[in-house]
Amino acid sequence: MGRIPCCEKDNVKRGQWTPEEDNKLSSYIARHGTRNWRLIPKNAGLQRCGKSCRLRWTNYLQPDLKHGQFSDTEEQTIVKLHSVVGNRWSLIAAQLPGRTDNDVKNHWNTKLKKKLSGMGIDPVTHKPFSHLMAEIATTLAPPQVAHLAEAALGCFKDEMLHLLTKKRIDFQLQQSNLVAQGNNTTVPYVSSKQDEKDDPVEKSKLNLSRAIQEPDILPMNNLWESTSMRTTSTNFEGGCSVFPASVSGYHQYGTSSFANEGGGSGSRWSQSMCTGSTSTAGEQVRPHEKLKDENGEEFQGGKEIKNASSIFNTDCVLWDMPSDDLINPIYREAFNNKE
DNA sequence: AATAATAACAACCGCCCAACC
DNA sequence: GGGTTGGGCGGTTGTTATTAT
Repeated sequence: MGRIPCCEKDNVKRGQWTPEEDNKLSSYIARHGTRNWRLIPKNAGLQRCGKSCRLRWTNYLQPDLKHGQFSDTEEQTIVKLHSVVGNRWSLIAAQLPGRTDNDVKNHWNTKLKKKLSGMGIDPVTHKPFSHLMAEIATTLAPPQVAHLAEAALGCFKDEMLHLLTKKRIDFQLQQSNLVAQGNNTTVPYVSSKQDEKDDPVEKSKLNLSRAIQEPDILPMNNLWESTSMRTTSTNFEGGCSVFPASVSGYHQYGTSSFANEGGGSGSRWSQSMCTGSTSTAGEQVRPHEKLKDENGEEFQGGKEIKNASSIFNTDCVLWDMPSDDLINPIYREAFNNKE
């Protein structure tokens, strides 16, 4: 037996709210407060589900809500906090006065995620793609790297394809030089078949396998420049969509390949983000993991934290650290050169 | 000018959990 | 202790506006 539905679905209006409905709800709440959402629509004369009324109130009608564009500061805050707490939108929204979790979530999904992808930064781990690739490559034997390259293509092939095809001529030059020098230590994923070499996907596989072995040849030194170029390409337009919903979820952090195991080659910023600056030495906190409060009590999700600022105000917490020490140069440059 | 594609925003859905009985 | 309920949460879908072709 499932639970009783919160309202009669048949007698309930759905879809966009009209100004008249907004008025009814606002004036009722102004007089009676928000004690019982199940009764509110009935008493306010609305043919709406109580839950729908609550959402409308909390996301739109509530006084002191900010509507409209997010400022640069707000965007940076979201990015910073997301790298620490993951998709806990209510937690992030609690640090942005006037913004709701829905606002933050929508802004992340529609703009920020793409912005980071365009900068060559994985929006899930907040690490540059090249670092991810390098880390992956260092933990695996060459045959596994080849398989992983193929798997990785399924996740962000559009991004990589574009990065790599831009460098294809360089790859080919390098490759021919290597061959000329008799260097045969690279390229585990090489197809000898001509028709495969002509296939764009096969090309990208080949290039990716090379990039993994030589991450420096990826154009990461001038990310924003390359991003600016890519924003006009059709490949990039679909950039974010290459992350399926299952990948953008927290569980992706749990895969050893994408987790930051000990810092490695990441920047200071990305290290502090990915390891969680609330952690003690040798201890890492990933966004999806349970956090601890000042008393060492574990919590998970926003519900347990009525005042989310407690997380961000503790001693060595990211939130109180000088931003210059934290901001990844890539982010800083990007935000300073807004489109 | 018409149509398609994309972005941005609003709303809904289902799950979860604490509070209550 | 177990069942029910209200409310919060994140994910997803639907709608509208804007831009590109």
